[in-house]
Amino acid sequence: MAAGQDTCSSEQLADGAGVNPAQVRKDLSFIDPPGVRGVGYDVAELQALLRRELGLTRPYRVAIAGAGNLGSALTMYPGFNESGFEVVALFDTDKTKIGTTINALLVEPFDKIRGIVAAKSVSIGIIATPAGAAQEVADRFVEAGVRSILNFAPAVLKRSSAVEVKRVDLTSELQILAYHQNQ
Amino acid sequence: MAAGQDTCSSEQLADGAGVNPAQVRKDLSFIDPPGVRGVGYDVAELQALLRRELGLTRPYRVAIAGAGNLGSALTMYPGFNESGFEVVALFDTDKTKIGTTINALLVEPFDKIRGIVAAKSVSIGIIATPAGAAQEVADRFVEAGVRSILNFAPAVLKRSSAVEVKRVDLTSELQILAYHQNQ
DNA sequence: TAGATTGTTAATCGATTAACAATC
DNA sequence: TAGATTGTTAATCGATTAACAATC
Repeated sequence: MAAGQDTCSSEQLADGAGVNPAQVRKDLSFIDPPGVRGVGYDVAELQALLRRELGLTRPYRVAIAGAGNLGSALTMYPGFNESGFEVVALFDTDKTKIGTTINALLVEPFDKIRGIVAAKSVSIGIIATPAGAAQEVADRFVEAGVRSILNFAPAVLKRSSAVEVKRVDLTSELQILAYHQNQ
Repeated sequence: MAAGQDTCSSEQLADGAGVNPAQVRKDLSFIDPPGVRGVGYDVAELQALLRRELGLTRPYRVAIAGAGNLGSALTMYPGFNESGFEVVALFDTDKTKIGTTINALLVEPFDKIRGIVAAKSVSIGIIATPAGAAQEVADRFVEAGVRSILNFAPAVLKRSSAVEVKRVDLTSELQILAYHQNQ
């Protein structure tokens, strides 16, 4: 789609996404898309519809456990706020970190997870702790009522049916790249 | 597979991975697996074979651009070394960071990327810079001869056929979790 | 109208799984 | 031998894509 263009064909969308145009039309057909034959899709309408369908029209509150380098990086990550994810709490065990602020956010101890998650209606917990602390943090997040957990720690968490856990495995990413170097 | 067990059935492997046992056997059949009918797979042999097949028996040298919180976290990430990925270079533009060390690694300026990547046989570059610097770093990595790039910056990079680029999109991870909260 | 592009069907393709002979 | 489990085939399932009537 050229800049300034307010309509976009399935072929243009497909080019951008690196997929087949028929795929785009088929997928969009599930959500009653704003397509017009001979013309294409209204970009603004399509974007709004997709945001609605994907549940991205309301903000989600996020808590981060682990105020080390990774936790700090995530706390300050500008992309989250831009996409409607508000980091509203930050936890650590380190007494020298508790009470300090990172990106204007106060670092709180783990035993406040329960209270703060409930009070601030946090629905997503991010684990950015060392592997050894991951399960404890996950348990606290679960009992506090988060709906989803994003786990950066290199640890496999016990599955809880109450919560969806997604792992970001940085080593796997490198392994996949390494594998392709040999193909 | 119980601890201490040195053999493992496709059913046990499937349980661990959350897939179908037939899937495990089918997939393994592509690599002449060390399976014995009525017994199962020798775990040590299977692990060694998979490591060989996946090209994970030799170390890969990694350079990280961006010595902020994310770059620091990645530099110190213990999982990389444990899996045979050696972080051997760290770059930044910030003059107050250049010359300092993080995890015993000297922070170097961007214009040394070319020389150091070549000298240290780096094959994987990690971009942990703000979005604005990502393309420049990617170009330098490519001209320096890296084979693969892992991009953490919220930026879409120009595709270069010489290099495989993989993006870790932290916002997407949260969006996927958010979507499932509504299903 | 002629040209363009959607929405949808039907065909194709590939991935998953059930089933079972082979065999330890 | 009897029981277990692989390796592989054939069947199933679902996802992708080509094709085209509908229609702007």
